[in-house]
Amino acid sequence: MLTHAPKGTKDVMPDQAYKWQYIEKKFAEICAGYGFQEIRTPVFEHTELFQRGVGETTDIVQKEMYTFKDLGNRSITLRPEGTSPVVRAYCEHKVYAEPQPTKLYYNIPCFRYEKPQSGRLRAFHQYGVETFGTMNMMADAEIIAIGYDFINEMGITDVELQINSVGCPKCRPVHRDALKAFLKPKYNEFCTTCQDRFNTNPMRILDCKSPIDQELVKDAPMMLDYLCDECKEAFEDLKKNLDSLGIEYVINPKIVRGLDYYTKTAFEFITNKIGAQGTVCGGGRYDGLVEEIGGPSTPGVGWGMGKERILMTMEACGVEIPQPAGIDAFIAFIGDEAQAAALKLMSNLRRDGKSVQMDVMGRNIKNQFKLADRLGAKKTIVIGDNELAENKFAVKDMITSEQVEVPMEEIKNVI
RNA sequence: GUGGGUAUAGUCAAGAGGUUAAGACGGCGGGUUGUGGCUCCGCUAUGCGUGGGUUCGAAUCCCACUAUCCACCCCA
Repeated sequence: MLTHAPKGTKDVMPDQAYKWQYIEKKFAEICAGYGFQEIRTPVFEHTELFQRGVGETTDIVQKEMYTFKDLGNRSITLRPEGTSPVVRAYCEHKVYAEPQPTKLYYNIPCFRYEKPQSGRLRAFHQYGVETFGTMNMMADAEIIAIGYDFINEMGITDVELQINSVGCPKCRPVHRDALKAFLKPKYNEFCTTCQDRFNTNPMRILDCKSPIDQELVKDAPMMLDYLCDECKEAFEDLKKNLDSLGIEYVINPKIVRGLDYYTKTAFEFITNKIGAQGTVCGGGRYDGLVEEIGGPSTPGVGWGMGKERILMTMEACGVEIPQPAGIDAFIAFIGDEAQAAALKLMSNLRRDGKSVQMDVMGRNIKNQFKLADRLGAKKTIVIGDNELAENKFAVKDMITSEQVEVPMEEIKNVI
């Protein structure tokens, strides 16, 4: 137990960490190009933030939160998602008083108490972007575009962008009533999970994997047919903007978002290469959320993207992430006097910004070379009695195997 | 929460009741005393997830537990 990470968590070891560094760097670069600025919020928040933000009825709030009382008897929750905390910070720091829109990105760990499976962890990591302050569908298109560009930049080729509109508080209830009226006569024919869904989230029934249920809902009323004029126009604008950007998409009228705060635009980037949890990036518009959290009525749009899932998809696509380069030089030494000289040389070279290593295991010269090879050393410097006596170093080029003697004071010119 | 699969060295992996648990990779060392990547040799699990049970005898059969993987649900 002591030597096991908790269920649903994973260590990112050095042989993987360089991949994380790679995508993190790329993501930050793309965000900079798009004018999104980084925001960092705490790992935990007041529980109520998520109850209000994500929604009391959602699975996340009802059964997946890491919630505990702190020593001051406050109810604290490890963040299960990134948007609510950003909205909280946006309100707290009165960012709405600054020129809009506000464009933010983040790179965070999130926590949800779920049963782990492929592409799903209890402690996972996600990128997110959010744009506040504009109803213009250019913002939605830009949000989608930044995800699209990042996914492409990562070399991922088989992801499909699906878009939908989930309507707004004006038109969604109309559709919901129509849908329930349509489904009610068939209630007993649905699978048991769909019977539950009938009460909690009837739109999900449209997406049920059971072929029987699929048949039952074939002619069900679709949200897209019930959009009010404003939502309909917004959806048309979104499609137009995506077309202008040359972003391919398919309309999937069954896309539902699991968090209560979404309005109008909903979208997912989906792959089938990493198992059942194929949503690599998902998001949408949330025009009521800022107000719900206690700020002034302010529209917003954004997405979250699972870093583990991105990495898995890259792997599945055979993307090769450049490995860290080898070291500039390895210093091999023979004897105590040489050790002192080697130590000093290594220190000097390191201060010059070179990556240099030497053996600390007492290996003989042969195995020091072996180590140098494994470390990917470009050059190996040899120091022994001969070199000490003649005031020079032997320097071997590990690629060409050529060895030359270099006066000690000139060593910096060849490394 | 429900269902299914799997658990043998650092890693991959043979083994399917019977003397000292294959092999490969990796690691460490060596091939005459100061030179790697190739090759050759040696070493590297008193123990087969944990706890019970069956048996003269179990890594191999049975039970429980735990871990892990996958799927449902849901989501990133």
